[in-house]
Amino acid sequence: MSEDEVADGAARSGSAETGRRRGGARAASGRRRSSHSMAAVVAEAVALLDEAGEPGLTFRALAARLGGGVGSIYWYVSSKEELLERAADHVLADVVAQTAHVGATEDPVAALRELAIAFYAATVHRPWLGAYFLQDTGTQPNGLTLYDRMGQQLMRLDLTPRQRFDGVAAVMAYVVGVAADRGQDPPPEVRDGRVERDAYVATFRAGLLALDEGDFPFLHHVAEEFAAHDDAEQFRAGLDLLLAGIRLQAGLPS
Amino acid sequence: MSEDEVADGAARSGSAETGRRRGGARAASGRRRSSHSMAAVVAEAVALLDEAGEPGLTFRALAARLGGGVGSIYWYVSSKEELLERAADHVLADVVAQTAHVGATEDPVAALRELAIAFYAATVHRPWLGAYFLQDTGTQPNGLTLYDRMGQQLMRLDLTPRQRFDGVAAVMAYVVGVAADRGQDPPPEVRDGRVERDAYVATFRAGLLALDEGDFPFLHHVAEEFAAHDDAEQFRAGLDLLLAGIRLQAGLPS
DNA sequence: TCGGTTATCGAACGACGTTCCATACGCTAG
DNA sequence: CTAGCGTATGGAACGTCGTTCGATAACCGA
Repeated sequence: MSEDEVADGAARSGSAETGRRRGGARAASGRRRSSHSMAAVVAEAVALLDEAGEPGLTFRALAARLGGGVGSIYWYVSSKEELLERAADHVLADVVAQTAHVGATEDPVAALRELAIAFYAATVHRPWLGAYFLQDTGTQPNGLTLYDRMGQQLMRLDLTPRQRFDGVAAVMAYVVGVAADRGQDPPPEVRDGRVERDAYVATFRAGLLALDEGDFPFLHHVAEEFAAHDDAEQFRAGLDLLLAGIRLQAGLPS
Repeated sequence: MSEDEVADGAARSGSAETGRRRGGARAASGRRRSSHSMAAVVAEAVALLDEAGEPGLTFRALAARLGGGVGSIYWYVSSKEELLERAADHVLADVVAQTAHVGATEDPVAALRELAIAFYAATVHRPWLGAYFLQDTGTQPNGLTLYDRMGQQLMRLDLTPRQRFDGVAAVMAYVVGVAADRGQDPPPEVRDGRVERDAYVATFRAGLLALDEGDFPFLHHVAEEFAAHDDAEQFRAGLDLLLAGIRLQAGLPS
């Protein structure tokens, strides 16, 4: 849901960025060639990534979806790396747009929490996003915007610049790390069928308990939690630990 | 250093896992074919990954390094995914071995800190490790061991099982996230030449300051820290925020 | 010595990212 | 209307990758 195309501007490297017509339903008469656009290319790339993960994004598959040839895509992006960059920035633009309101009146830490949760929500069904960020952070415009937004909250707290820098970096790293962990969790078959979900967690719990308790006392200890936990809830729990540390550092109560 | 083969057992899919001779310097006379071993395959795979990253690990390159053919590797591993799994587990075995002593007498939180730092140290020069963990955590033996070790420390604190579970998950996610962020940071040319390091950070700082201060007030605010920060130090700063949150939750002082 | 298990080798296949060039489209000048 | 040019498209072709396969060498107990 929410597939719109916010902020396609923010022009990057000088080459393309034109191709901006697309003409809606101009598909009449004797058109022999199809017509693309940067927006369409990026949108379809995101759709492909969402459906089949990073290995699912293929120039040939993307070309087929756009109804054209492979070479055409290279008019808009110069490599697969840039395609991934634009796709990541595209969904980040949504996060930036949806969090435009935070930070004005609230508690700065609560605002930071809200930003982190919005970022997490964007990555939760997109393992490829987390995977991408761990190798190329902060170079794209909307990534920088999000980073800065978080930092602005910490500027309202009584901290040194260094503490603010470390705090934002920690929150970002945590979100990316969580986004990474989950995603491939349901092996392959639980993705669609809903009924097998319970069977899967039961199997997983059993596998945990099958380990030698002497070797893995903790895993036995938390086997029940492991089987029953909610990912989003656990994300928030860890985030609150981090934020509690920041509150403490800033001399705030509770 | 430390190339031993800890926990090579834990037999996975039923096929290989033998091939355990290697015979040292039996290279004499009329040997027409070379002889490999699981340990050699995994060790060379790690070396290849360390030298050229994940794209550098190629069945053909690995075969050339082992002095054999491509097909031979498939006798030991059934896919590249399994090869990565074994490589990751191999370096994790070192972490497990080097942290065997922690946890007995110290403060549990300090012990957890030590475990996290050891894990971080193993990933700091291996971007591929962080990248791997974000898509497949906790399924390999040494990964589970490390996870359990961390949990054992929290079992010594006054927390609910759920809080312990969330705490370990948070620390793991944070480490993976940090390991992810850094790694590709020095673009391509700073990896070898030492002199250009200062020039690179200066350029980076300049790029930060070139942004509009109205749009990115925080990035301007921390531009100096950005240019001068030490990765390991920043990792510890964020980790301490997280641990402070855990301490607070457990009712511990400071 | 011999048969069967264990292990190695490299050709071959299909899919991928990328390059290249021919060609069609949309516009403006004449 | 048309000639021409820059913009954009299409798909064949190249080299590399992961993976499969069958031939074959090495090893080993009888």
